[in-house]
Amino acid sequence: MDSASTSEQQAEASKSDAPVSLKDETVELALEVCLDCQDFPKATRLLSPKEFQHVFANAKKFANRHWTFIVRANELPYPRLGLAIAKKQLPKAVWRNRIKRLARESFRQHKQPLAGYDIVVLTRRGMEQVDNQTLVNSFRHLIRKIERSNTKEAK
RNA sequence: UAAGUGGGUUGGACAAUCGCGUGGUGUUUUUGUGACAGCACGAGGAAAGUCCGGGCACCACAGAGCAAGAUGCCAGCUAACGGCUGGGCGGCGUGAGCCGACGGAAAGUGCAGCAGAAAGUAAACCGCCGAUGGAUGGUUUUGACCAUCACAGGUAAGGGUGAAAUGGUGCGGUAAGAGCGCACCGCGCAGCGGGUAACCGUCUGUGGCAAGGUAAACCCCAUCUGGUGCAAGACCAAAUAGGAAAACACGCGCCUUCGGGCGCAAGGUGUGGCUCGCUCCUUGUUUUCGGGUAGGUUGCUAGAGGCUUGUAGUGAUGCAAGUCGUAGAUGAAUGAUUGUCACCCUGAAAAGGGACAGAACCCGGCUUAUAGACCCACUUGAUGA
RNA sequence: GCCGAAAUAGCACAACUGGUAGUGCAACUGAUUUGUAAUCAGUAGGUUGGGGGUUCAAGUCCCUCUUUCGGCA
Repeated sequence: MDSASTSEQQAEASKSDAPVSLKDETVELALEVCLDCQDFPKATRLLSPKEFQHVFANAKKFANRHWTFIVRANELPYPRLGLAIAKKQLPKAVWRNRIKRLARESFRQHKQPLAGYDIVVLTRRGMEQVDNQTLVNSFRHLIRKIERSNTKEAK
């Protein structure tokens, strides 16, 4: 119950902040994104090519043995996820679906540390041979990396 | 019981927590493509490859000709098919069964390396022969006979090479030979019988036997195919550029009741091979305000649907009745974690592992991938009664 | 999703109308040189992407699978 109330407070706070900080006219979506509630609404996704290009234009790269993240601060109180999974690297549709679902699941469970960032997830060749648990662990590892860099950027 | 053949079914179940998409319900909100609550539903037998066939949409409700392509024993099924079912023929297998682009070479053109005498219409060459004719010699009863030559000729048996060489075997026959004659086998044609037909025959007659291969070479014959594809198409509509629609007049000729009508010429547009045909249009004035990119909405899922029973049929399938039944995303949902149970595999145990694979307008097929599990029918062998 | 193109030696490419798979570079051996390069002479290297079919004979014709590349918003 406590967490819910705090989240509401945060949401209200973001509501008040949002119109000032927002410069993109495209982002007029709902701003009551609950960071603690582990849900995954449409507002937290990158949807249009414009948004993707915006991330790619001025981005920081965080790489791992399995994943590659492209990160950019989005001036929003919540994170947004974009998936760029190449057919060249994962030719089978089943493989691509599994990687996408894993990425969404991991993102959904760790939204709070990522708040204020747009993240585009890229893949590596040969990912289909790695099991789910190690992929999730390496995803978390990258999230911690981003958290540390977050403090640096704040300064 | 072992090996096998054909066909079919299935492609783990349940629960908890956290999530996602769509639909409709309620509450909230100025509105909503928002939020919240709870409900329902949410990948496959191949969803795959995109190899065929349709539906649907637009372009003439789809036209003509040429080109191009596809199919190809017969009959049926079907919306249609290159699919399926049944039958015929040929091949493989002891068998259950399996495989087959399986029309035409007597319309024409072309092709066949090397080897071989010769590779296509019938001959030449090497051979064989010396009956008949001829030359020479001998014998002679002066009728002729014998020998030699290989000149005219007669042959196509033999040439062992090739993937392929102009019916096969045997006997007769002959100078040597030859379907030259005969017997059997094979083949063609006609009749008869069976079959809807393809085709078949212990049938009858007839022909001495013609017509080599290749059409997944060109080609001929028969049948079929218009093009583009949901990124089709329809609607709303920021931006940007200036035009768009309607009415009237309008190039040349003819007619005219002076309103107009008909024909001709040139160019463009759409039908994505070409020609024709068809559609809309060409330049000026007036009036009206539309047109359309980004983006969005729609098309978007109930359909040649599944299952059961009955019935017609050998069968594919048809008909009738009953019953079941909401996937519709669009940077793209259908998931993650945990637990219990069941089956199988590895392992002494602990434990570990569980096939191929993900809808994108929708159907019917084909092809390809697939851990296993189960069911039915049949064949062959062994053993026992 | 839809539509198309290609695959030949280590690499880049040929091979006509089915009839012995070649060319250049690279590799190896020898000669030349004190030695190397260059040059000259020679050699080897191919399941023609896999499988099946037609044919006497398939890189070529037909079917199917695999891989790679491209176009359409």
